[in-house]
Amino acid sequence: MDSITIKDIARALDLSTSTVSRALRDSYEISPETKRLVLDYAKQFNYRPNQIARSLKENRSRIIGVIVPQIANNFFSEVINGIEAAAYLRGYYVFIFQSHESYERELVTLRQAIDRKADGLLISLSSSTSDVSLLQSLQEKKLPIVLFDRVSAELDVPCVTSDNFGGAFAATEHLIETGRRRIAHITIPSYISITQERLAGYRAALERYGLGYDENLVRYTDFGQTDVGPVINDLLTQAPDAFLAASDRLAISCLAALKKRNIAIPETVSLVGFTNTPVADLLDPALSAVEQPALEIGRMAAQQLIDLIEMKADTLRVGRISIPTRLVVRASSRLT
Amino acid sequence: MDSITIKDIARALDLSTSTVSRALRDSYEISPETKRLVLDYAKQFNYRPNQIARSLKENRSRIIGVIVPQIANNFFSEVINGIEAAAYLRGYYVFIFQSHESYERELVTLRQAIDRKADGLLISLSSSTSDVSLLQSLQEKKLPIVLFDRVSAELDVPCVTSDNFGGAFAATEHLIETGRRRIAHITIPSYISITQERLAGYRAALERYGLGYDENLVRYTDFGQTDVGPVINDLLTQAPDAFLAASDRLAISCLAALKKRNIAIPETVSLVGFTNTPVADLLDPALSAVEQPALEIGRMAAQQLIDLIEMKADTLRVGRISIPTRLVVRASSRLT
DNA sequence: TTGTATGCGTTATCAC
DNA sequence: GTGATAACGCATACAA
Repeated sequence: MDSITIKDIARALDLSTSTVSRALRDSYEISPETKRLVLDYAKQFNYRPNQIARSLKENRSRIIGVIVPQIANNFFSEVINGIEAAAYLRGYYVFIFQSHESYERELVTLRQAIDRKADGLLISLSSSTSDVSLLQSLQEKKLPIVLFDRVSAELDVPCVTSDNFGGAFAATEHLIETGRRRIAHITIPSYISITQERLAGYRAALERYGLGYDENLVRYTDFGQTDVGPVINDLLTQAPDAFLAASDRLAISCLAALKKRNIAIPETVSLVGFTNTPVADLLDPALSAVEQPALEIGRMAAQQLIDLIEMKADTLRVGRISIPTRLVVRASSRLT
Repeated sequence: MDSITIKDIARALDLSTSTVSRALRDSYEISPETKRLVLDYAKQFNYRPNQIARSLKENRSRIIGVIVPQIANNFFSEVINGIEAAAYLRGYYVFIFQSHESYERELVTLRQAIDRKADGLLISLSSSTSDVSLLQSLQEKKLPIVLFDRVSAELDVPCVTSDNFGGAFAATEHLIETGRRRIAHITIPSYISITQERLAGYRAALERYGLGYDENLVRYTDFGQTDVGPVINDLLTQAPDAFLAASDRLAISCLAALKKRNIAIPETVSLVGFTNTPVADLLDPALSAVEQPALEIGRMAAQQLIDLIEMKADTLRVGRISIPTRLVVRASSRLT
């Protein structure tokens, strides 16, 4: 796979490499004739600049490193689409890495991104990440970083997330307004940001409507956990009249558990999930959803990052950007 | 984001860059003391080799370019996981690109991969790709390429696919054996390889059992098409007693259409889809599936490609590797 | 308007 | 064992 280089063009046209280089970049100091000559030759022999050499020379790669826990997850793949779209518009390419929810993989992956000289990093933290000191040191070294979705308060970088609090609040409020009183919350690992924000929204809504917060109605699960059936069964012993599930997988598992027990939705128990699965509404027409603005999160995060990269304004402190979720009520859950 | 370089180490330790380079690569010609000195310093100041410089020098990037139509598709994201796993084991990294089912995007993306000096390419063709001449010329230039899933007969490169013929045959056979006679086939664009292979399997099974092939029972759809409802309705006018759907989306749409019309599955109509959606079985316990070995396809394809890259044996002609699918019958579709 | 020289970080080929 | 030097492909400061 050897391609033609500037040197080849220079030799063929009996010019110097610098002239060719300038002609190719359409520099004003090159005569029109020479430009034409070079450009024609380049096109004819399909010259393509070696981006590796360019990166080395210019000390920038025009690559954004994206680290997500999993690609095989509709939310993240949509976020990536958003990132890609925004990056494409501004001449950047996206290098995708997966941490597989493992802190070690996240580190390996982070180092790769740095070794490959990514111009900036877009990160959604793995669920097993508690130590962000490497990220902190990177940030101190002025590597542009933007966190999205799963963020960390210990890092002083721009963050783009769904309005998790608002989404959980709205969902809970909806359940309360339609007559529910014992709203269970089944959620993901307790130490990641989105869990806490959603829990806070859930709790705030309960308190707002004078319903006490009952920790017996809240259960945490692991991402790795394959079977959440037992946890749901355990919750069911608390006789809830509604579920707020913090992920696609949990919502769907709830659905399965309720069906298995012939518990009617929404007649007996209401179900709202934080779900972005495209077929969710087909699963059961009564599965309501807090839909996350995945594309928008990706777009915003990429824009933030590229702004950071290009301005190099380390003063630019945008802080947290929170994008509204959308509550899609698929069937009235009003108690009759 | 400036990291320490070999030069920095050399200066600090009053050595030459070549000595440092050799010490870092643990060359036998460097004295143990010097090695220790260099290695200690490197570790202390967290030296990391610049992969861009390395790539330029060695004319290889240890990067595999992967081009898929869409990431937000369970099949492809699983394939990517398989690729990543295999690549990781052999010291390669994966650069993921999406063609978004567009030929133009595929070209842009292809050029990016080349410009970034990917050591080899793993490609699943976009559905709008009919012209493979660029790929042909790349292949002639000895760029290692392996196709997977959506392949092309015009390209003389190794291919890794599901056994689409076998999968469709087995599914159709199952339907026939359980008493179905009018088996409709709703499928994806006609000109991509998997469509033709699946159609051939479907047809072969019909003929094997003495059922004629009726083209009125076959319908093609586009990937871009948002609403396939009309096509399904059209098929329903042919009074089929079974559906073989060629994708997740089509299977799910069939399901929705049947439910809407209160057509019982499998009592009235049987449904088998080429589906890998994790929640498919929850959608309807009667939705049977031809499951594709996504992980395995990814692994095999990556291994093939890395073999190609490393042996540089352009004689190595493995041809087509076809990995069995799995027919998962979720409810007996026997006619009573 | 064009050419010469230098450097990005690394490795390889020579010397010594 | 170690060091000087060149080279990968490109871009630019400086000459001419």
